[in-house]
Amino acid sequence: MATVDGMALGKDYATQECSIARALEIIGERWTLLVVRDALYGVRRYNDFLVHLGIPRAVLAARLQTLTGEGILEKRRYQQSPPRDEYVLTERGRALWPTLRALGLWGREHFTETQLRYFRHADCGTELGPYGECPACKAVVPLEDVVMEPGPGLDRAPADPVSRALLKRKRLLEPLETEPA
Amino acid sequence: MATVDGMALGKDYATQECSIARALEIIGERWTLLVVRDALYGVRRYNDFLVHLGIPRAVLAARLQTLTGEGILEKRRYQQSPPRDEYVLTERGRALWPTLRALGLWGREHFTETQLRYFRHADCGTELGPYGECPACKAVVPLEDVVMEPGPGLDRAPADPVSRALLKRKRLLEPLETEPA
DNA sequence: ACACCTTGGTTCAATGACCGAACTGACAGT
DNA sequence: ACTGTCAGTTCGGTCATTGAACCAAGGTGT
Repeated sequence: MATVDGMALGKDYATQECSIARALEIIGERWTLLVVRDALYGVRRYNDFLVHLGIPRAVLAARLQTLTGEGILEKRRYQQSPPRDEYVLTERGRALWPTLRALGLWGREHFTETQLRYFRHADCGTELGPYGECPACKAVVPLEDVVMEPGPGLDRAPADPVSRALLKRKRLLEPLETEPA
Repeated sequence: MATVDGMALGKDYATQECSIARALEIIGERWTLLVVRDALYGVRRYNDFLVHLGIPRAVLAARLQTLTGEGILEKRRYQQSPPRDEYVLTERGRALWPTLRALGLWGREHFTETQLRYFRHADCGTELGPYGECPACKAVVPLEDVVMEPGPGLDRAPADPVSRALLKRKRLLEPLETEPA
């Protein structure tokens, strides 16, 4: 049983001939989709992912490398003087938004009592439908035109600064501004 | 065996206040979404999941138990004489179809060369859109009205009988008929 | 009655993934 | 020179997954 594939990333589903299985080989590992979610919410820096997710450092480093290698995130330098990099979503990464939207809606309807966040079409204020479309405009809303705002179920005074920054009404992908320590 | 503790299934994301994280605690473990996918395709029996997925027996048993416990699958007796049970999707489980559709489409567009399966609206033959809706009828198609059929990329002579049975054009959820050995 | 098959599991040792804490290294500010 | 921040790497322990073997209940064939 040779793995046809040369590089053998983590956990594969070798016997499966299925695009769902292929997708899960890439983004099905623990923490991975939460990293992508945070990136959609505007998180870009290693340390912000770290404190917001509560993920072990080694695992975060591994996930960022895999996601970068698969073309879902892109690592780029945003300042020179102390050299600092940030991780931003590529087109391929942004294309995961409908999946995450559907998954979040499923989670909310079946396992959450209160609404945690609202996602609305910036142009008209309508809450998004199950795959990220605007029911009023009847069109898929580009990520930049989606505003996220906290719902009643969300803790108003979270411990970590990233969660606090995410309480502010903002657009998807808009870089997160954390409080200066 | 397992989780004596009230709930606390395996891997949680304790710090996350997010319906995506809640969802991933339930269906984010390895193999779980593939079990749900197979169930949507009409697989119902332990042995069919086993040979189709190539999953270790212990893991399959654990996943079926978790999914049953979370109300995603329901275990029910379908014959008495040799007592046999089957696992069928509940409403909560069927509600995962849009998520899996979105995920599969993402996988196909970014990591697959050829089309493996088509999913069409039975009434009009139109291929489904990215969240399981019919672009022609402009409505979400109920699962029973979705026909799946093999695409050009799918192996025509797979080794296991479940994959062979899945080559037949059939509707979602329609129970799979494997060849008698 | 006896052997043997199918279905649906459970048990076990070995491997691999994940965990938290400590350590490293590059740079900046004082 | 010392302190602090950021972005990792290293390390020992723990937990999940794996494949193979074992088990049990209920047929079927002779």
